[in-house]
Amino acid sequence: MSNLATVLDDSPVRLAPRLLGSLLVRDTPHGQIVGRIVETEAYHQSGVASHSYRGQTPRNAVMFGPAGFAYVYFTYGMHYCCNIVTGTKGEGSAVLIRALEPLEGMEQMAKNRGRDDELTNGPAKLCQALNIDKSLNGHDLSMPPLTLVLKDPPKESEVVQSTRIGISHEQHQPWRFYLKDCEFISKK
DNA sequence: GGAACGATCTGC
DNA sequence: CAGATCGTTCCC
Repeated sequence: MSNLATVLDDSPVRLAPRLLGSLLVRDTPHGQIVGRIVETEAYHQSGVASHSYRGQTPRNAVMFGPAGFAYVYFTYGMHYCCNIVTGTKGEGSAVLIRALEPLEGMEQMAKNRGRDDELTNGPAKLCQALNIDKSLNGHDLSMPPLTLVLKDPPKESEVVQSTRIGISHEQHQPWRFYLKDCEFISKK
């Protein structure tokens, strides 16, 4: 098991805050795009809001695989969202990446987004900016062209724990996390 | 076979 | 606040 998979073999609620500050690196033919994870949301199998709640299907199969892979899904007929699979094989849990702070490749991101503001402050926006689509579903995040670079966990005082956003179930559950005073988090 | 809906975003 | 837009799931 890679170092990445070892760290991610844990509960999504513990990992969601721990992953804040880590980097998402996207390699493209035109150069590298880098973003810092600033907002996450935990999804575990026993939560009714999770895609894995009703068991394994072709769509959510990656969630039930080993940790350290990307679960990318298509929604609303036009958007992609990217998760980091967590936990052990057979478990069905993941951490949704909800927002990034753009660090490198902003020109690329703006081109992919078709605008030069609000590049990565939302789960579907960041996928568009990093050109993440279903072809990366099941991709091993320890290697290009999409890499998760773990950083040290943020201090507890830097993390805000909050309730869910944009979901019809479990709106009260405090499983959303973001970096305090960060201007790049998603909007309500 | 068909209907309902969604871990969203945008522009009015 | 409604529309876009289609894959997935669930029910008949």
